[in-house]
Amino acid sequence: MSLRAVKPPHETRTRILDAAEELFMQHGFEGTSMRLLTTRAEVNLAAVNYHFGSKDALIEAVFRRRLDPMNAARIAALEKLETEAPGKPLAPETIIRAFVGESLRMIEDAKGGGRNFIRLLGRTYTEPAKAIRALIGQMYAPTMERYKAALERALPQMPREELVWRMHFMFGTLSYTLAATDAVQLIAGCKPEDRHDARLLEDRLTAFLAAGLGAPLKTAVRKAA
Amino acid sequence: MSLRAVKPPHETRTRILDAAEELFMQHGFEGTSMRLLTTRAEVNLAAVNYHFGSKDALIEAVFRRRLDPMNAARIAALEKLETEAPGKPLAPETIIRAFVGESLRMIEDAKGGGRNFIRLLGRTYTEPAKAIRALIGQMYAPTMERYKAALERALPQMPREELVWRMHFMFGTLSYTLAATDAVQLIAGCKPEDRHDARLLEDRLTAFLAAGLGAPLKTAVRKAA
DNA sequence: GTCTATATCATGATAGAC
DNA sequence: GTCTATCATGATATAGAC
Repeated sequence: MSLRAVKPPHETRTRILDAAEELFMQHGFEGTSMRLLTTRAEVNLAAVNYHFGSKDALIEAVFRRRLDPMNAARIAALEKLETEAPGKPLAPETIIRAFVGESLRMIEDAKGGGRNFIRLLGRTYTEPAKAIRALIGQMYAPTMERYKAALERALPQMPREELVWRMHFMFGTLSYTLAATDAVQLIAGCKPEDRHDARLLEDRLTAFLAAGLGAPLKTAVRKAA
Repeated sequence: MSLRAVKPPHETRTRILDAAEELFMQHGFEGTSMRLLTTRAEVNLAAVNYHFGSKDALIEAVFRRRLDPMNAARIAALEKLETEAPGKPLAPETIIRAFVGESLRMIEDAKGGGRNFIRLLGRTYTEPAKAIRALIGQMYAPTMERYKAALERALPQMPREELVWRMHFMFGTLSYTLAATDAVQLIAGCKPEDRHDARLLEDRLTAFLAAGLGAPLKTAVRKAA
């Protein structure tokens, strides 16, 4: 056992990742300079290039650190539900809650930086840079396929195309809500302690999304004139 | 009548605004340099500073050009509906359709640049720069107040706090959908001609949002432990 | 692994001729 | 109003001492 257990092996890496998470969320990628970032992390300016190679590689590392475990947890949550009720299709609301819950539990992790990451993630879904969009899409693909299959089993009567659109809407609601959890006070006054209560938000979001997903289908399909 | 009607009076201004709309949407504000912008607009590098004063002032002008008329149209649409049915509260779905419709009609305006602006707007809602967020929020405030009042009349039994959250969710769904209308193909294949059919999208969005807004209220209000 | 110093380049903005 | 030339600044990245 090493005698110098005081200093963690990758402390510098971690400090950089934490600072990047916070600053990217606040100022965006292009808006965050390496000077500001390394100053905030209290590491040397050259440390980012030494540990990650480039700014772009740092961005990727920031997402991988949180997104890979989060998506694994999402898939595990879904598989646990399906194992508990073998054969039977799950209720749509149950599926939605499993997906939403993993994001929202991270919001409660203010100290560990989880909240910073969740807000960063929310705003990155609409990021224009193609490389970043492609990166995120790739990390999400297996999870999305898995949940799509579950929803198809839960709603066999819904046209596949309509389901895809509604999943798109649901994803948008979630990511916007995550990105702008503090912006809600712009719309109206709202008790701050409620804003950060992830359980309440989970209930509200799940109810909204489940109702939207189950909206009545028009019997007459409109055709272009 | 002037003899030189060939060259519009503010052609340079317009060319700059159009190029800015497109490039800001593609690369963000910080990611768009004045050099790229003026090259794309085929104007001189110094023209932006001459006509707008600074890059920040240009950003503001880009939003004002479209947002002021769009919000005026939204308020006019709501007032028209209320005039047609005096005294009676409007159906929630009718109110939603009025709000959503004004955005989506702009999507069909591909040639005039309306689509570029709508996608820019969608991605700007999650923009981290505070100055831009404040600018947009300020331009939107009167419209939001107006629609909130209409929804309160339409849904008198809904707790005000719940309504605020659901409006937040609806706004998020709309803005994400506008920002990522091409990203839907990442989730699943989708006929391109449908993607740009604003009428179909308006129907789909309105049905989803109206159902979410009208989601059943939990009888037992959860209290924090 | 960490640091200082610096190379190299792109940025927003402006001065001043036309 | 438009152009060229340029300034001052800040960016990422790296070389090389420690």
